[in-house]
Amino acid sequence: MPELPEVETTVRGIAPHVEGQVIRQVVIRQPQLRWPVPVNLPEILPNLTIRSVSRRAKYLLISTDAGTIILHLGMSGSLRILPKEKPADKHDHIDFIFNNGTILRYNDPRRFGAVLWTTSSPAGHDLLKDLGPEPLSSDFDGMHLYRLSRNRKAPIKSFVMDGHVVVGVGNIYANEALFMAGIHPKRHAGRIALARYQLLADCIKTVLHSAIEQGGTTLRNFVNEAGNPGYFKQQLRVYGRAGQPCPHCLRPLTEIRVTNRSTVFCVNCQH
DNA sequence: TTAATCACCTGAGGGC
DNA sequence: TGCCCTCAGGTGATTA
Repeated sequence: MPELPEVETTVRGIAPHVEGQVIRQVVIRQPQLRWPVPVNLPEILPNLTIRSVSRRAKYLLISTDAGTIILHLGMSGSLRILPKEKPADKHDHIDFIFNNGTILRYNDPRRFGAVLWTTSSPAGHDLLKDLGPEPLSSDFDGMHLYRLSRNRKAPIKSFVMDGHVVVGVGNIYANEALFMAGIHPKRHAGRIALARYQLLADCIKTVLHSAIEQGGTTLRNFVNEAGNPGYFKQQLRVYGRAGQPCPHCLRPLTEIRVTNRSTVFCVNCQH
C-alpha cells in the first residue's frame, strides 16, 4: 500500500528511465480507476517528451511541454519499467510506450489509483491546491502542527493523517511516528503542547526518511519500479505487531480503531 | 467548520 | 479442497 516513501521510491526509480523520452503510444486496457482515465490520452500523449517526474504528496507528476500526467497509486498501484514489450498481466491497466521501446506500465489490482491529465499548473489542480506542506520540507515543523491543531478535538492520529495538515502521512507511518514520539493516538490534537508537536514533527521526518532509505514498506503488494519489494517492514516497530512486546517496555502492544483505521500502540509508553 | 462515515475494489486469510 | 465472509486501506464525497 503505497505511502509517501513508496511514491518517492517510485519517482526516483522511474525518472532516469523516462525523463527525456518521447511517448510513442499509450495503451489503456482498463479505464475504470478511481476516476475514469481520460479516453483521449492515446491521442494527446504521442510525440510528447517527458520533461520531469516529480511528486506532490502521494501524486506522481509526469510533466510534458503540453501538460502533466497526474498519477496516484491508490492502495495497490505500482509502476514498473519494462525494457521491451511483454504480455500484460492481470491488472496491468495502462502502458506508456516510448520511442526507445521502454514501457512504463501501471498495475493496480484494487483500482483505487488514478491517472489524470491537466494542461494547467498541477499545483492549481483541484486535487492538489489545498494540500498541506510536504513533511520533509522546511515548511513542516512542530509549530505548524501546533498552530493548526488549536481547538481541534480530532484524535492526533487522524489529525496528522489529514492531507490539509501535512501530506503523505498514512496509517503505517502515523502509527510509527506516534509511537516514536510517545503520544497516545487518541489524544485530542488541540490538547498537545508545542514541545510535543516539535518532537512529533521530528519523528515523522525520521520515520519517512528511514523508509525512503529502505525503499518503502513491503505490505501485501507494494513493489518498486523494478518489481522489487521495499524493506522497511522489517523496521516497523508497532504497525502489524499487536500483542507482541513493546520495543521499549516489553508490555504487549494494543490494537484499537481510530476513525476506522487499525491503530497499534503501547498503553504504557504513549500518553 | 469539524468530525465521522461511506464508497470504491480485490486479494489475503480465516473459518467451516 | 472449496466456498463464504471479513478485513485491509487512501482519499474524495457525503452526512451529522
